[in-house]
Parts: sequence; C-alpha cells; structure tokens
Amino acid sequence: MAELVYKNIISDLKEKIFAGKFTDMKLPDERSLAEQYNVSRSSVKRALNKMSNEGIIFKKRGSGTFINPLYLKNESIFNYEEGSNLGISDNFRLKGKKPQTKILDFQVIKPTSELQRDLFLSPEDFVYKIIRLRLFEDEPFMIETGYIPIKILPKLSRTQLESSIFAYIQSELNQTASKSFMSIYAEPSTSEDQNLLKLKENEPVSVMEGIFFLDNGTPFEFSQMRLHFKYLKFNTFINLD
Amino acid sequence: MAELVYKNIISDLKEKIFAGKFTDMKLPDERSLAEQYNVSRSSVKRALNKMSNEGIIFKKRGSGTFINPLYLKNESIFNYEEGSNLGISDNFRLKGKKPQTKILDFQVIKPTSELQRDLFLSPEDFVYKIIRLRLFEDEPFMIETGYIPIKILPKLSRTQLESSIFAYIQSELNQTASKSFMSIYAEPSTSEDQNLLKLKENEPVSVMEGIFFLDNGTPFEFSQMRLHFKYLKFNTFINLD
DNA sequence: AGGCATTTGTCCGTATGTATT
DNA sequence: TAATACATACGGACAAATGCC
Repeated sequence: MAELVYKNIISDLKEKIFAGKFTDMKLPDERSLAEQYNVSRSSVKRALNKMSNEGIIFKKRGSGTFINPLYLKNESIFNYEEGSNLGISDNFRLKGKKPQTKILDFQVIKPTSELQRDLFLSPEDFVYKIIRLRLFEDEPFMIETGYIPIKILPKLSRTQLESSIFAYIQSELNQTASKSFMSIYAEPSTSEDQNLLKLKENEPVSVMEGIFFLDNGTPFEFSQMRLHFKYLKFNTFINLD
Repeated sequence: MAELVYKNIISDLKEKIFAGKFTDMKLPDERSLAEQYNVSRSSVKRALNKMSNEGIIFKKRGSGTFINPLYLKNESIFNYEEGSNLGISDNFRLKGKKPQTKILDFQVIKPTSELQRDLFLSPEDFVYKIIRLRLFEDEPFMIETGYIPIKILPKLSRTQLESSIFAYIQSELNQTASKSFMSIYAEPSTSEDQNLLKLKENEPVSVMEGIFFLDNGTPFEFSQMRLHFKYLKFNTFINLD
C-alpha cells in the first residue's frame, strides 16, 4: 500500500474491478465503502470522483456507481491515458524497443515575439533551439523542435540532449514537467519530413505542439513534435461539466 | 449568479482574472477567498481544484495560487477546451457559418463483433448505420459514420439525422451525451475522402473515433469522423499526477 | 399517484500535515 | 525559526434524483 488514503482506494478498486469482483457492474455505495476501508465518506468520494473523471466509472445520483464496460474490456487504453503522451519525447517506450536520439541542430537564438509571449520572456532573453530526430531501433518516428529559455537551464549541454531533458530538469531543478498545453493536428508531410521519417509523398505527419510547464507554473519549453502518422494515436476521455 | 457555490466562484474568478484584477498574477489565499465569498474554505478549494485541472491556474503549496499567463494571453483556446470537440458533429459552429448535413447512407445492420463489444450489445441486437457529410456553407469538412443501437432510439427517422441526434436524444430520452472516449489520429486520404472533402492526393484526413456515453454510462454511439485536415485542431491541457 | 428508502451531490467547519518563504 | 499557504482527511447536515412498493 502507498501513503495517501484516496489513492489507496483508487488502486484497490481498480484491481477489484478488473479482477471482476463486481459482477453486477455496480460498486458498493459510498457509505459502505467508507466503512469497508475504514475511512470517511469524503475520501471515498474523492477517489470515486477521480475515477469518474478518468472514465473508469459512472456515477448516478439516487442510483449508484457503475463500471464502464469499456474499462473491463480494454483496460490498456485507459492506462494509456493522456499522461503517456506528455513526456512523449522522453518517455516514449514501446515494449522491448530501444529509443535513440540524433541531434540535428542545437543553437542559441533570439526568440520570435510569439515565443517570447508563450514562454513569458523579456526582450533580452535568449532560448536554445533544439532539433532532434527520435528513433526506435533505427526506425525514425519523430522530429522534435524544442525551445527552452537559457535562463532556466543555463548549463544545458549537447550530451544531455541525447538522453532525457526531463530527467535533467528533475535532477537540476528538482522540478517535474507534469503539465502541458497541447494542440494536435495533421498536415501533409514536407519533403524534409519525408526524408527524415521515411514517408511516402501522400503520407502525412501528425503534429503535437505546445507548452510544457514546471510544477510551479513556469512555462519551460515550447515544443513541436512532427510524428510519422502511424506513431500517434491520442486517446482521451472527454467529460463535459 | 447561478445556483452552485463553487461554480459561482469559478466564473467570478475567471472574470476577474481575465479582467486583469490580479496584477501580480497571484490569487488571494484560500482563507481570504472563503471570507470574501462568504463560503467555506472547502468550497474555495473545490473551485480552485477544478480551475487547476483546466490549466487556468497553478497551485503551489506554501506559496500560493498563480494564474497561467497563457490564459490571460489566449483565453479563447481554453474555452475551446476538450469539450467543444465532443459534440463535434452536432455542435460545430464557426462564427457566422451555417452548418449543413447531407445523408449519404442510412440503414439497419447487424453489428460486427467488435461493435457488439464496444456498444455492449447482445447477439440479437441491431444497429443503425448512418453516414453523413457535414458542410459549412457548401464547404464539406467531415464524413461521419455512426452506429447506434436501435433499442436505444427505436423511432429514429431520416429527418432527425438532418439536424442534431444529440438534441433528439435530449428530448426523447431526457439524457445528454456528455462523455466520450475518443482516439485521434491521422491517415492518408482515400480517394473517397478526396472526392467528398475536396482534398488533394497528398492531403490527409484527421480521424476522431470513439464511443459516446449517456449520463448513466450507457454506450450510445460508436462514431468515426474523418475530417479535412484543416478542420481539426484538438486542444487539451494535460495534467499528470 | 404517492410515499419512502436508497444513493449521490453540495456545502460546511475543523484538525492536522507539509512545503515554501 | 516562525509565519504562510496549500494538502489531506474527518464527519455531519441537508438537498436532489432514483427506484421500488
């Protein structure tokens, strides 16, 4: 068991749900759960609310809490949640495949005014421009162009680029980049895309671009990722309210 | 003011943030807010948590609550949140442009086993198959293929397809389809795509496909939407935890 | 149709823990 | 070290929706 009450409840419930312990697709009511786990109802509610936001369960006032059948049949895509796409550039892992990185460009430039705006920079700030090609076992799948203010990582060097910038941030700043604002769209591939990603002329790239934030809200990197179209499938549970 | 306390707080804070009332990019602390609004601190926390999940603010323990500069500079993309993509097929509205619908196909079929699984059907259930072309002022932008169990909407007729199925559900079942599980990816366009969406051979489609749920969790429709690549830009705030 | 038990939603107030400054 | 500010958790009260009898 971990440390936090509501997280314990979540992982325990997930386990039980997937193990098929609730054959009627219905969870016990909140008060019973509170009693079972020997916690307050608020903590149960907190756990259930989070699971509801993730799409694992549906709650219906006056009726009860029900399991999303999709979660039972296809647990994997839920674990694949939004999250796995965040550190896409650094954390991408396909079972058993080894990630590689080829640095295409690395320099310090003056940011455009748009970049200044997005990264919240003053006119005298400079940024690194980093272009990297990402591969899995010699199979290229992504061209990543990133812009990072030098004032955030003054000592960034070429060697760090070959492994994980996120890990470097973790160790250097003791911060994680756990939030981002992303736009996702598709485009016809340019001839450069075609060369680097081994695409045919009619094959597109999927583009994921946006801003990564540190925990404290500082915009830390603007990144554009151009992916071989076969390598991006973005799964998301949408919940209006 | 509306009815719910925490929602009132959210809309009031959004207003004030965007009006630039917090010049230091920092919100008052939770206790002050509770006092100002004359509510409990829990309600303030609830409001702030929601805003934090939406990416509008960042909270930092021991320090305070801070405004995401991006929200100030570009409020629009935040309002464009995930939500606006949900009822994409029915709710799509571009300023001043009139949506049209052309029905390409409408029949009742036996669902594939995959569809049976996704829509939680028993072997004897049938589904409508509905293919529609969506346009804005004679400009086609989307081919939508939808599958709906007939047992959910036994009286669905061709005329309803020309307007909004979601509105029909609202009136008929008194339910809204406010949740969905979606996958987003890109593909080279087929010749049919090219004909219907007026695409060049090298131009792709963006595909958004997945399952819509009713409020009570019933899977209600499987839908595949093939969009002219210029018409899909999916914005999302990603928040790991 | 009406009433009642069940179940989740909303909100309050309090106590204690933990990270930041 | 002390003050500040958010995080976690408890428990209770009442409201609102559902479903069954």
